[in-house]
Amino acid sequence: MNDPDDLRRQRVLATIDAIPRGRLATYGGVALEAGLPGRARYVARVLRELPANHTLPWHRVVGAGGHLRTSGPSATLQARLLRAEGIPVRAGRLDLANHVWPRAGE
DNA sequence: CGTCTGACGGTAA
DNA sequence: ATTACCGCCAGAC
Repeated sequence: MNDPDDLRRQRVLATIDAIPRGRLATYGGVALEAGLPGRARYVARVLRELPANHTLPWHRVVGAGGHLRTSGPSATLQARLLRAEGIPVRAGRLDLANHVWPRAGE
């Protein structure tokens, strides 16, 4: 298990795992941090296929512009988890500008 | 190998 | 604000 695919995936997972509590990251941002510029969709795919027993802060990953891209029960859960971290959620929208990660200097 | 899909992102109307 | 479309690319078939 050391294919380029697995490594690429590991980097995405590691990046998401590094998102600080109370902060947000976009799919595209995670992809960029993982060294995969322009692969936002790949990040989404990785999250979608996570096993049920993962411990990653998946809820901190949102769409560009601060939109929740999840739907159904996941969206409800995500909103709840985010609010629990002090990030207000209104109508599936978030104040991305004030919580986005990473940012200059960090 | 050809097509379709999508937890994206951006632009146009 | 909402809808439609396009570019992108890894999987599923």
